[in-house]
Amino acid sequence: MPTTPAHAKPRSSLRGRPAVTSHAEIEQAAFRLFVTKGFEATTLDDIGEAIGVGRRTITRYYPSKNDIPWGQFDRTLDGFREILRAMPEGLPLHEAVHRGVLAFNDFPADASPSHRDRMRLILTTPALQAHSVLRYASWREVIAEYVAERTGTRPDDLLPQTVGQVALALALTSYQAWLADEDASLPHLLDATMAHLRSYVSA
Amino acid sequence: MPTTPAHAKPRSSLRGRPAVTSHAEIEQAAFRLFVTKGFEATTLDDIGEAIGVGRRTITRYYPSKNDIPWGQFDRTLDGFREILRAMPEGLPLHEAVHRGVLAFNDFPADASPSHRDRMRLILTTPALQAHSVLRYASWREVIAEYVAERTGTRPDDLLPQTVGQVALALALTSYQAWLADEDASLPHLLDATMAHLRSYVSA
DNA sequence: ATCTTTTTGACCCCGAGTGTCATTAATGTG
DNA sequence: CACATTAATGACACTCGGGGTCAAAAAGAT
Repeated sequence: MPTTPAHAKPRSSLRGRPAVTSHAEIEQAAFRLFVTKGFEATTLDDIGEAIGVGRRTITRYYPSKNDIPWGQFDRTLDGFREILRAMPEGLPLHEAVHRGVLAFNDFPADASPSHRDRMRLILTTPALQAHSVLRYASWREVIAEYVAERTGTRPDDLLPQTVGQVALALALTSYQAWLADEDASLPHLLDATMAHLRSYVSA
Repeated sequence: MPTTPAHAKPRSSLRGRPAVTSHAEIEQAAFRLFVTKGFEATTLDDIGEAIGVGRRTITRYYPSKNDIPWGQFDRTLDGFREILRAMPEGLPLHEAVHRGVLAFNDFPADASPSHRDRMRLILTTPALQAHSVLRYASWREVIAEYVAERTGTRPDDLLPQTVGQVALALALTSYQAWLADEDASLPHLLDATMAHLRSYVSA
């Protein structure tokens, strides 16, 4: 998985003034400040000062302060789509989606802000909790499209939308528990919430 | 259900300068502007001007512009709690929760911004979609507490949290479909999403 | 050396949110 | 009635995020 964020255009030519910073540099400097000073207390000027760049430059790299912690998320959605497409046809739908979610959340352990730290920041900061809904929407859409394809419906029909929303619900619950328990395993928690759901609706 | 928002303190005495406006007046004036000019394009000054009041007064009545469309939502949570508490013990858990959600969403048809208009604004405006997660959290907590009580667990255990998240997922899916289809019935859609979920996980 | 391309930084303005404080408008008391 | 008390408002100032504009900077291309 490339570390280059989606915003980075392939740079049509090598002409022109070279970029003095990068998405990665901003993200890492920002992240350090977020965890030490707190997200709200960190201003864009702080981040700019930390890497010797103006505030206006930061806002050109990221559409908003809220988008910085998510980093290269958009990129990973293409991977998610492929994961789902590669699922065996014979698998029951809920099993396929569940395995897809598991695979999607199998992150490399060497990420620069660790996956856990990033998710902790996102899931415990109110402003980021709120903003993330907009990110989740495209994640849900990937699932809805897959379900629609497998069931011969349209992505905005009731079943695909329901499955997308529910899958997100389970993932969020699992992440929450994962952050609360220092030595919990995310895959295990994803299995557990799914198991709870199944027993819940069929009790 | 009283129309007085949660912010309104009972006014300890009748002394002092009388309030020149009210939460209700602000909400209705704001709502009219939101639907005509759009949420983003409506400034707090616009709202203040519409009811002859300063911008600072608006921000004292509502903690943020995003909170205005929700109106008296917090109040209704107490009602939700009672609805759930009144459910027959014998009912299967998922049935009890489902009926609770149905009852909670049985709104009087004469509300001032109609329930549908309010939900359309909230669910189609990105800033409000994002902000609303924070409201949903307390709604989910009501469900989690009920589930915890019935299953002898704690509200932050995995099952109650899962049920809370999933119930919200179903409700949001239903609302989305309700807004998309002019003559759809919300209760019917809530039933339908629940049915889809059941067949999905047990297929 | 000059032209072209691209990024940066320096301004600009706007709107939300928040703190402070004098002013206003009511009630209660002598 | 005059005066103290209480509570809400309005005016002002400030910070921060977001975004538009444009000249300057720094590279490659000719």
